[in-house]
Amino acid sequence: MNVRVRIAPSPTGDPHIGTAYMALFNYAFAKKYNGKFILRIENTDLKRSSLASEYSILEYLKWLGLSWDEGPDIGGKFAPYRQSDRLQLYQSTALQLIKAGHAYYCTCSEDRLSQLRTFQMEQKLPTGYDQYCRDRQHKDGVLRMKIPPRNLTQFSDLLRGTISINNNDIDDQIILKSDGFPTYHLASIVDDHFMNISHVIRGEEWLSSTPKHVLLYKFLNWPLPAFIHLPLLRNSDKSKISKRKYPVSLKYFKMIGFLPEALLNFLGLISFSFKDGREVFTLHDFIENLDIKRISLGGPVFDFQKLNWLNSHYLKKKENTEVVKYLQEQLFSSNYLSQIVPLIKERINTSDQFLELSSFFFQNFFQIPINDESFKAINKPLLPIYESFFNELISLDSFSHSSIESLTTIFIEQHNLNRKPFFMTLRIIFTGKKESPPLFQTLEVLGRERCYIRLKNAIDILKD
RNA sequence: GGCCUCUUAGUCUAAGGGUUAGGACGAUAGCCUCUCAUGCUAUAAAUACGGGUUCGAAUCCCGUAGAGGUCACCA
Repeated sequence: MNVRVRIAPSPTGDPHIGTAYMALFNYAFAKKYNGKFILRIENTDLKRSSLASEYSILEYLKWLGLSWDEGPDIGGKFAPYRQSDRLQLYQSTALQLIKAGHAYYCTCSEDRLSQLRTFQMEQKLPTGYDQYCRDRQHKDGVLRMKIPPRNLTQFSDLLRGTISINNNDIDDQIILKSDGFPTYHLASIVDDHFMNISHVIRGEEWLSSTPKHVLLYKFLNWPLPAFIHLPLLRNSDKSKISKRKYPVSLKYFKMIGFLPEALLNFLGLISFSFKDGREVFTLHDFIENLDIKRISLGGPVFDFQKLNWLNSHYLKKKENTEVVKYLQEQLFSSNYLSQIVPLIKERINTSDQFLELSSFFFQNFFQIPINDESFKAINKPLLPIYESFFNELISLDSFSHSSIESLTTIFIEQHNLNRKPFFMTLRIIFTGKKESPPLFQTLEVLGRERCYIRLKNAIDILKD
């Protein structure tokens, strides 16, 4: 069999640890069976997608060493690999569905739909579209799939066996939006079909919409790929891993100093086990030993302690010169140092004093003096105000000292805050100290990612 | 709430019906050592519950409970 697998990240934010996890299994599966690993960008949500996000997803997958055989940057036989460049394909497929009577236009307003949903929730009825437009022969609007009533839809998940669901429990899902863009359901099956995808290996979150996809394949008379739904990475409370509870950005993992080989080893270890019980392995070992049947189905909690242990293991094994290089890249890059130096050189007499004044630039997990008044200023009633400031700060378009300053100034006026103590509180959070170089320039040099880590720590402490 | 999926120590997992239920992280203790870390050794710690099937069940079946996912003009 000609194995072709893909990951299909949506470029709507930072590169996600879950994407790396899915990428690893897809990549290894492809390599194991001499197949192809394809990267496809699912940017059918115009509002949320960005090219910057796409670039950083590619960058961080490369950092991990998971390279693809076909993708938006390198092209391939089935190009293009960006969904926004494939609109005609979705539209012609949609037309085909309409002609065959498997889809219909719907003109229901958002108002009507949300009222319907509210009503259904209140009455504890199953939520879903009431098929109001199903037989009204509209010629425009959004396009919905017409689910055949009363049948049973079945498919096989390679890990879970046969899954069957009553069609009455499947919603008449929208497949073409009013802007002419497809939703995920249409776009992914069209692409998977035309890109000859043999195995769809994706997260368990998709399991419950797979019947819709299966139905679409049937409507179009297309052969079904094999489905493999991997268990989801979890927060320590077992919910799906999320940035509210855990750092999930690959940027974070790299910045903290996790090594790609440790991260891959960890992601491979969690939810999968070698037959011989090995827990430390290379990507190459993983490919060789991958056996889809040995994946556990319980959702694994992301265990930082184990990841730390693995990382220390790989660090110890490195040659000293490699560790020197690692530290230079992680901490003492000339790029970073040259940003720090102008802030510190004014304040020191000799090099000897450098580290004392600049240590916070290099440590993400310094001790915050929690008993200091300036930190205590963030009390319970004020916490939401600080949090909204932090959110605005982190999502700033340009993370420059001038835009940070103007944001802060506006914020202080809006909330009628005292300028000086507010600055001191921020200083404590970001540097752990009451003396530092000018705040806004310091934040700019630290950069968005380091600031985010510090904020998260501070908030965690405050919420304890 | 409907539907779907899942369930072995705190966490990740092993055990093709027959094991004193194994390993790893973490925890605790000891050894090594100028300290700390590493390393080594040891200890505690689990089959969600209830029924069946069977000579025999973590493993197969049913029920219950719990957890998760999903129910958008997001993916």
